[in-house]
Amino acid sequence: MAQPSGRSLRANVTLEEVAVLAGVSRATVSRVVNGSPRVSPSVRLEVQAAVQRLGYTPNLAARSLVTRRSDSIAVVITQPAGQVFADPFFPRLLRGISSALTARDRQLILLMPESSADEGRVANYLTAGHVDGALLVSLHEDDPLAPRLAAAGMPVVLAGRPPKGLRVSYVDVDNRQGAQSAVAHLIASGRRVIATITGPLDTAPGIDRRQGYRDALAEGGLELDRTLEALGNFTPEGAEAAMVQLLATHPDLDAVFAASDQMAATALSVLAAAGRQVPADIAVVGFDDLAIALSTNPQLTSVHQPIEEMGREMARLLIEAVDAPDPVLRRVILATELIQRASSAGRLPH
Amino acid sequence: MAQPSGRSLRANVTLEEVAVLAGVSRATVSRVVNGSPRVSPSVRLEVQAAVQRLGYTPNLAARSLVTRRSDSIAVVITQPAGQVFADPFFPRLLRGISSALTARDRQLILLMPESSADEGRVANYLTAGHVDGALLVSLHEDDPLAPRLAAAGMPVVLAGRPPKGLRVSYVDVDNRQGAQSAVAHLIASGRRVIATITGPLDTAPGIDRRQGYRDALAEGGLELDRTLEALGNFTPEGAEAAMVQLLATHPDLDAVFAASDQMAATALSVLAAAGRQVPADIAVVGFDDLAIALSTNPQLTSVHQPIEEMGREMARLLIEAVDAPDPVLRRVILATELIQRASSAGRLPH
DNA sequence: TTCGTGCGTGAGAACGCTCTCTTGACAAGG
DNA sequence: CCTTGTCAAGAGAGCGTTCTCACGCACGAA
Repeated sequence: MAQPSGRSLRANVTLEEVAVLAGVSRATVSRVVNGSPRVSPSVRLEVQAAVQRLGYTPNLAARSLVTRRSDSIAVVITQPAGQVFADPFFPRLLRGISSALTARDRQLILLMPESSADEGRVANYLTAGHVDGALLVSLHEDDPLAPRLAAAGMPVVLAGRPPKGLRVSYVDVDNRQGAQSAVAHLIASGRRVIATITGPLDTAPGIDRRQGYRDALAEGGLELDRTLEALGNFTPEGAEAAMVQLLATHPDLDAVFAASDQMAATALSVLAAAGRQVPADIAVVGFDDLAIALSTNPQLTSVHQPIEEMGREMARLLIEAVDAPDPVLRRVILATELIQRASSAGRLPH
Repeated sequence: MAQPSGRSLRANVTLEEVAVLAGVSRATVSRVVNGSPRVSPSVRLEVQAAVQRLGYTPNLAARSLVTRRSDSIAVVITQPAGQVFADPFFPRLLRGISSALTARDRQLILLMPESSADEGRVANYLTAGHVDGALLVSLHEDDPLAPRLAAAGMPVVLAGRPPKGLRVSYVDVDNRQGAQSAVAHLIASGRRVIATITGPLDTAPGIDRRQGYRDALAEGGLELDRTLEALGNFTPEGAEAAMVQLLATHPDLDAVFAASDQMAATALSVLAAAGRQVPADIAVVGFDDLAIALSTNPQLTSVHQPIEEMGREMARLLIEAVDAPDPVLRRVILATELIQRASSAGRLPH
C-alpha cells in the first residue's frame, strides 16, 4: 500500500483515544494528565500506561482555548539598530530566560520590532491576549511599550531599572555597587587621580555607574573633581575623545574607570598610543566583563554581571505575576563582582 | 460600581459579537477577516467597520485548533556553553529571522536547550505539532536534532551547511569564496608568504575557509605549504599558539589570513609583542567583520557576512516548505564581501 | 435499616474559530 | 414560465480540551 506522499501525519492522539484505551472517560484522563489528586491510584496507573503507549501529547491550542491562558511569555527586544550588537548581552539574557521558562513549561515567544510601526503591532499583539505576560528588554529609554502594557493590565517585567518613576517590576544588576567596588579597588591599590569615562547620562546604567564612582571617591576620602568625569556614551568614538581629553587635562592621571569594557578597550589603545604604561603608569578598569576583557593587552580588570541569572530572575518574577490574582510589583537587584586582571595590577603591594 | 480588583479583563471580542454588530453571520465575518473574495464589497465594509469598532483580534488558539496549524515557527539554538557568546551572530540572525517571520504573520518560538536532556524534550515538543516547522542553529556538528526532525517529516532549515551528507535544507554564507577573496586581496597587494590560522577542521566553516585560502593560492600561482596552515580552533588560545608557531617557523612571513576576527585580533597582539609592524611587515585579514575588527590596532580587514539576510532567507525557505504540499529541499549560499581596512593596507601600490 | 457524607468517575456543555453544505436571490436561456 | 447557473450568505458541525455538575458507591453514624 502506497504511503501517501508529502508531509507525515502529525501525531494526533487525543484525550478520547487515551480514554478508550484506558477504559475511562475523557475527564479522568484529563485529571491524570494535569495531576489532579482526585484520581484513584489504580486508575491513574492505567491511564499513564495508555498515555505512554499512545505517545499522547496535549493539544496546546485546545487547552489554551478553554483555559484562556497561553502558557507562553513574550520577550520583546527593542533594539536601536547599531553597535550594541557587539555585546553578547542578549544571547546570555535569553539563555537565562529560556532556562527558567522551560523549567516551568512556558513557551518563549520572541519579538524584535525594528521600526516604530512594528512596535505598534507588537503592542497590539501583546494586548490581544496571545501571551500571558511580557519581558521587556530595551536599551533605549523612552520605550513607550512598558507603560502601555502596564496600563492594559498585562504582567510585565523589565530588564534594567526603568527611567522616570515608572511603576513596573524589573530586575537589574547593581551597577552602582559594581562601579563602587571597581573604584574602591583602584583606591585600595594606591591610585589617587582617578578618572571615569561615563556612559550616556540619560540611561540608568550610565547614571548608576557614575554614582558608584562618586561613592567610592567619597568613601576613600578623595575629592570629587568634575573634570575627571568624561562622557563616553558607551561608544568607541566617545571613549577615545574622552580619554584623549583626560590625558590632556590631567597629566597626573593614574587610573581610569570606564563604564564599559568596550570603552575601556578603546582607552587602552589611546594610552598605548600616548606611551603610557598600563598598569605601571595608569590602571584601567572596565565594566561588563565581556570576552573582550580577555583579549586586551593587558587583560582588563572588570565588573562581572550575572546576566543569565538576571534572565532567570525576570522569568521567575513574571510567572509569579501571571499566577498572582492581584498585580504584583517587585524589584530585584543582583550583585556584581569585580574580576581583577592585569590592567589594574597593584601599585601598592597591598 | 467597584471595579473588580486584579488583572484587567482581556479583550474578549469574538467573531460572534462582530457578526451581531455588522448584522451578518459568523461565517461572513470569518471570510472578511481571512480575506476571502466571496464577500460583497458593501458587506465587507460593514464588517470591517465593526471589527475596527470592537477592536476584534482573532483568537489564535481557536483558529489553530481547527486549522491544525500553529502559524508559529521554532528557532532552536543549540549552544555549546563557552565563548561563542562573544559573537553577535545570534542576535543578528534572530533579527533577520524575526523580521521575515513577522512580515508573514508567523510567531517565533525560541528554544535554547542546555543539556542533552533538554534536547530530548525539545525534540518531543517539536514533533508534538506545536509548531509548523523549525529553524536549527547549531554550532557543533553532531546535532542529532536535524536528522530526527527531518525523519519525522517536520519542515526544517539549518543555519550553515550540515556536515555529513544530511539531506536537509540550509542557508549558508559563502565561506570559501569569502576566504578566497581575502587571500586573493593579499596576493594582489604583493604578499607572497601567506599563512592561515584555521578554525576547527571538523566544522564546515573551518574547512571551507581553509579551502578558500588554498583556492586563492592556487589561482595566484603560489605554492601550497602545509606548514603555513596552523590550527587555531576559533579560540584565542589556539590562535595565539598558532601565531607564535608561524612566526617561529616562517621568519619571512608577510601575511596572515585568520579564519575569524577574534583569532585575527589575537594574532595582532602576538605580532605587536613580537615587534612586527602591521601592515608594513605583515598584513592581517580576519573573517566575520565583527565590531572587534574596528577596535583592533590597526583596524582589521575582514570578510563581511550577511547574517541578517541569512536569517531572513532561512525563514522564507521554511515558510515555503511549510506551505508546500510536498517536502522541499533547498540550499542557499549567500555571498560575502571583503571589507578592506588598515591591517592589510598595500605594500604594492596597486 | 436509613440517612448523610465524601470521594472517584462520567456526561456534556462550553471555548472561538473554520469550513462544508445548504439556501436563497437573481440573471440568463430555452 | 420554468429551468439552470452563479454567487453571496447563513446554518451548523466539529476541532481537543477543561470544568462544572451530577451520579453512584462505600462507609460510618444514628
